[in-house]
Amino acid sequence: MEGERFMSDAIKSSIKDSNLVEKRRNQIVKASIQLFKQKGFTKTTTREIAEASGFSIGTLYEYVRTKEDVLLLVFDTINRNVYDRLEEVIDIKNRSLENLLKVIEAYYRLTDQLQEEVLILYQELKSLPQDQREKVLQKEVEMVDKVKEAIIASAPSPIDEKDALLIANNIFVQGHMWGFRRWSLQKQFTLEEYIERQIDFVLRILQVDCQELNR
Amino acid sequence: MEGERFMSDAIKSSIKDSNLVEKRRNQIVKASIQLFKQKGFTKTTTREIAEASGFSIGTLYEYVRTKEDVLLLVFDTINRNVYDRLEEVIDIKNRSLENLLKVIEAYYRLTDQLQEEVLILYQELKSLPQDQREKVLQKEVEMVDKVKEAIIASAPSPIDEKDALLIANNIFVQGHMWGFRRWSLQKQFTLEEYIERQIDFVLRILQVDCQELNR
Amino acid sequence: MEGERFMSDAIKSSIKDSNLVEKRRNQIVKASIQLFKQKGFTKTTTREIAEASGFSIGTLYEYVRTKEDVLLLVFDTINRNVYDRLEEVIDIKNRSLENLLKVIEAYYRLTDQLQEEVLILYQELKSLPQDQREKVLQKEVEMVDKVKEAIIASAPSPIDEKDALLIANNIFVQGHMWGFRRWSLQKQFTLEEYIERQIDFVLRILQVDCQELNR
Amino acid sequence: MEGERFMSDAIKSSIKDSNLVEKRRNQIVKASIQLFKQKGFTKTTTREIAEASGFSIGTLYEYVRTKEDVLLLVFDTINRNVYDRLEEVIDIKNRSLENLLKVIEAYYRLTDQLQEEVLILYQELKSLPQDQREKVLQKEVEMVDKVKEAIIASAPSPIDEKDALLIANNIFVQGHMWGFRRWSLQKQFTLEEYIERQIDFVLRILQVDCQELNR
DNA sequence: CATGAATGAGGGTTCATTCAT
DNA sequence: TATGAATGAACCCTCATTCAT
Repeated sequence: MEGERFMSDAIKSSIKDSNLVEKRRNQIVKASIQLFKQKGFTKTTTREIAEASGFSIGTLYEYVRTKEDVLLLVFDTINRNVYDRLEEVIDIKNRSLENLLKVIEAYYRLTDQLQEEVLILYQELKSLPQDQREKVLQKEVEMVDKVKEAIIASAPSPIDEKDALLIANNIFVQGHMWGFRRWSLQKQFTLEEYIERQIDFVLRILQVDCQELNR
Repeated sequence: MEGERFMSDAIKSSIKDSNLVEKRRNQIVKASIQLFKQKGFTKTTTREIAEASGFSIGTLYEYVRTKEDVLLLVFDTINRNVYDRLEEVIDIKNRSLENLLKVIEAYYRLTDQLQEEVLILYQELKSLPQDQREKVLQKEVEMVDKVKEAIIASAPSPIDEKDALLIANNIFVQGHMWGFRRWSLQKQFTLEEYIERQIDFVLRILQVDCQELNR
Repeated sequence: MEGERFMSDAIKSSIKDSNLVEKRRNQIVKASIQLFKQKGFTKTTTREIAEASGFSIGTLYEYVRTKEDVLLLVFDTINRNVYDRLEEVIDIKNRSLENLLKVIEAYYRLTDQLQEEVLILYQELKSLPQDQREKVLQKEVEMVDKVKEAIIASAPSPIDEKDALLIANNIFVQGHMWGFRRWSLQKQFTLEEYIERQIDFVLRILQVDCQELNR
Repeated sequence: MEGERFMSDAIKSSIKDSNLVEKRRNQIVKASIQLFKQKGFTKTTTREIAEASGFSIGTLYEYVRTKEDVLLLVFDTINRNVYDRLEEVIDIKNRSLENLLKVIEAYYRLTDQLQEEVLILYQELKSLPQDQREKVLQKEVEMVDKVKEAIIASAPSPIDEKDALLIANNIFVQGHMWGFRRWSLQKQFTLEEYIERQIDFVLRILQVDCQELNR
């Protein structure tokens, strides 16, 4: 009754075979992400979702109670992809500077892979009901906070906490930016370049380069 | 038929009196921005727009042909507010470092004032038809480019062009971030603080602070 | 905000001209009663209602918010027809036996005119939301009670109150019966006959005929 | 193909074992009556029927071809309960007045037991196809007719045939009334009282009490 | 110019029924 | 025999748009 791990655990299905539920819901999410990318949530039809998922409208509603459930499912998946995978990467004990850089790099690579998902996150978040929206945002805050801590822990010289927080925030939106400004950025930078330069900026802010530029 | 200065010039109205057209369209835009902020473009009805504008649905359609026209009108206004005002601020001949910092500061203050508009820009851009969308994006690219040039021109030590471009981009999205992460950032930073720290980071990236911290 | 006289006063319409609202709602009610008679509320389509009312589905929903509102409108009309007209007939000061008989006769004539409406009342009452249902039933109870009082007041010899109540109830359902058993009763009785015999039974129950059969 | 004794004999099942068919259909009817009482036929789904019957939707359709078949099955059962049991009680040779009263009493007790079923009969009859509906109604007419004959046969003084017919009809609907006006009547009368008074009325109509009140 | 009643295509959702296992 | 996933016609309702006044 309480403590569901995922948003989607709260979405009831009339189908009993839970493997099938998972399989079909994966189809739904995959199809929906494609469609939401193109037209956004509101302009996408449930019929389109069903068709793109490979089954009929009736079947869609066996796995989902409302159209909003589909959005929830999508957000749940994105959350797991973005944040859970991010967690894997961030949640480390090794608090050396090198490790911090690795985390940042891993994060940028992740956002590169999940560009579409991040876009949807930005554009459809307001279509979620208030409480679900807050859950998603809360996750973000937690992640940012972890990066902030990592920055503090691994900064070569003592760093102001607020500065660390701001750097963490900057890193996050710069990751997102790679995705939703791709039409401009990705014409001018390769991912490698982008990562390298952004990391370099972080190092300069942390004033690492003044002391040891031999990186 | 071509060469209009503004998107809205292409929107036909059946009313002859062009002063009235402008007046009414201002009402429409003002009302729409309020509504779009709350519920987004798709979930806002034309009836709501008409009512919030202070006239009937019939009258609305005297000044606009379709609902999409309203969005165009809104984007046009936002564009003028954001980019044209930005242009005023950026478009300067004085290419000293100090002036660059003033530009950045002015930009952050501007995005603070226009938070809602920026949000709409992010969230409803995909509701625009392809060609209109590109016009908006093109404007952005131009602005970023100007900032890039300013950075190059005023950097104390020679700077790589791509680095400058990236810094410019970072500044832009960090401005946006102040708006759409306000629920988190504005709890922890005042606008003054935010600006000061972000500018400080830019300085560090430009390696100004290593030499002269007496700012 | 409180104290509406009729159920329908609580049904909101988006049309401003209240004369038009009344006119259109009359069309809706008239059409709906025809349809509900044939197929019942649940099997009648809103499109059918609109069409039978003489306008489009969109127009229907300008005068009504939900399908259930249509049912409410119908019940409201039936209530006014059955109970309010009944009230006119019953609510009298003259408490002679002759007057009682007139009331009964008037009631039977009324149910004859409103056969279809009474049928709908019986068959669709359970489609109403609980609270509305109770309002309708309450009206009935009041009416029955008035007839009971009239019986007590005009009975030639003292009559047990419960007997009076039961007689009143019997009269009511016998009125209804004339409508929903018409396929059988109306083949074998004219309305005049039916009324005369039923009244005669009442007289016998009141034991009037033992004393003076010269009616 | 013709001459079935019961409506349900015309309902085909794909199951061969006729004992099983009967058992399952009993489950279906029992479950359906409960559901129809609460929500009526149209608002009850086949899934609900299957579940309440204790098996799957697939199984339901092994014993029934359509949802309407379920209604037929229910009516068939109600018919057997109401009319067949009524027949037992009515179909007697002893044509004394006392026996008539016993019949009436037995009938009222029966309708008390079968309140819900009678309600369904009233409310869902129009959901039946025309021909089936007539069968049910025909049964009623027969029953009423039998009571009419009994009245004629046992009336102490000669009675007009139409009067007898009307009395019979009155008795029938007063039985039904006990069920569908229970929210009002059963608050004010016990079943015993109700029966006693109604029978007393019949006696008065038959003018028995004028001569011999020593009942 | 302004109004607002009328329109109907199209969206979300339900549910009786089928059929492969 | 029993199951339950799949189907899609059909339902209720919304809302952008038109046009007579």
